[in-house]
Amino acid sequence: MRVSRIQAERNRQTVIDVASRLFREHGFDGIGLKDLMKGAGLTQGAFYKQFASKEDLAAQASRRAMESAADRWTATAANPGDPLGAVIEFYLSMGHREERMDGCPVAALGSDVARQGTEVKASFEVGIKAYLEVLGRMIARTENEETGEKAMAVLSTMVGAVVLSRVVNDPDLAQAFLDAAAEQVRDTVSV
Amino acid sequence: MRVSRIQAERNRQTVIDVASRLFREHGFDGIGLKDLMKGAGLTQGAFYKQFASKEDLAAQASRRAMESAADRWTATAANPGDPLGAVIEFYLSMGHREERMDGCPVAALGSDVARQGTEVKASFEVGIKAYLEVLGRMIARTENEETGEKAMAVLSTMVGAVVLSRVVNDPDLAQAFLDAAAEQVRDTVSV
DNA sequence: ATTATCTATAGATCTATAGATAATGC
DNA sequence: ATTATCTATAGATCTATAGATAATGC
Repeated sequence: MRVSRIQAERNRQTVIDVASRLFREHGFDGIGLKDLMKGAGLTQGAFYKQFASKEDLAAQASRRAMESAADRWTATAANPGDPLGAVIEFYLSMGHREERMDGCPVAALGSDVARQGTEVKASFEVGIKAYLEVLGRMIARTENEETGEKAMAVLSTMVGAVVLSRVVNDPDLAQAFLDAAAEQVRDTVSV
Repeated sequence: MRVSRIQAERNRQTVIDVASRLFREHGFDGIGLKDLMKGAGLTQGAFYKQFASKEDLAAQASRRAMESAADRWTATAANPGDPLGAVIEFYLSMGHREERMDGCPVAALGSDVARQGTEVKASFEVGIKAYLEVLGRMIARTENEETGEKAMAVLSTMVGAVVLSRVVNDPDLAQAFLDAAAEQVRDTVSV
């Protein structure tokens, strides 16, 4: 039953990857250790050799989720022609609205994170700062003053629009939130 | 043990009121029927004579929460001198960041609502439209074109800023999100 | 007679731990 | 000998239901 250290570490990474997706899909309270471990092909009993508690996994999965999301922002913003347009296209889209599991962790878990402990929040904080840097670089090209503030306003608009688009049933209203946010973001960055 | 119909209806309303606050504080999955009923001075056994299921209560509590939040927006926007300033002052404040239980249900539960059923979403949808009407009236005074889109962008910015302010540990960063959003909202409404 | 609420409980699930097992690593 | 994972289980909690109780409403 025992596996090699290398395999054990691989397993641990798989659990974190799986949790980073399943927490986004079901919320921190919406999925149990049994199903999280099952998603990694293991049983519940193996959990506590690798993590101190569910909260510990939540913090690590949050860090992993935000890293991968920030990487996606960086890669998308590397679009030579229109970095902002590329970010807007994937973030403020109906596709993103419908893909909670692989989408932005802030939009998928923001309200839940507010109720979590310091570790989980710290994981998100790091990722949010990475988002802000990507946005800051795009804004700095057009203007230099108040870049940080504009980046924060833009991020607020984008996160809020995706959350609102997911809260309402009406797909047209959801699309309207995303479109209105895109317009606002473009205005803010270009002015 | 039995109470009058009038008292039973009062009890039912109390349960909905209590749930509208406790769900905001702990999330839909973060509090059980026992504690919800206890908050209304009743025991768990009385629950199913008044509600079909926990989900049913979630939908009714969501409706109640959004009604009371929309009423607060309307009352605040009745400020004769500076309606927008008054709304910004209470919504984009550190006080609001710290009072999840009595604050905006969208900021407190937005990510959770995305995982709930149609009924809960419908409750939120009604309230969100009420928010948009209040914002629309304030925007319409200064400009007439694209009022609906601007209202949606403004609401996205405000919701996103409060969510982000709660996600991060650093109070200064939280404050910066709120301030940046306030600036952006003022710009959008006045331009 | 009806019924709102109570106590009690069923059956499922949750986090966390204990001890067995079997393969690794020395 | 150590240990990663397994099965099994403790103890708590969850939603929902059943039956008892006592007050209402006819």
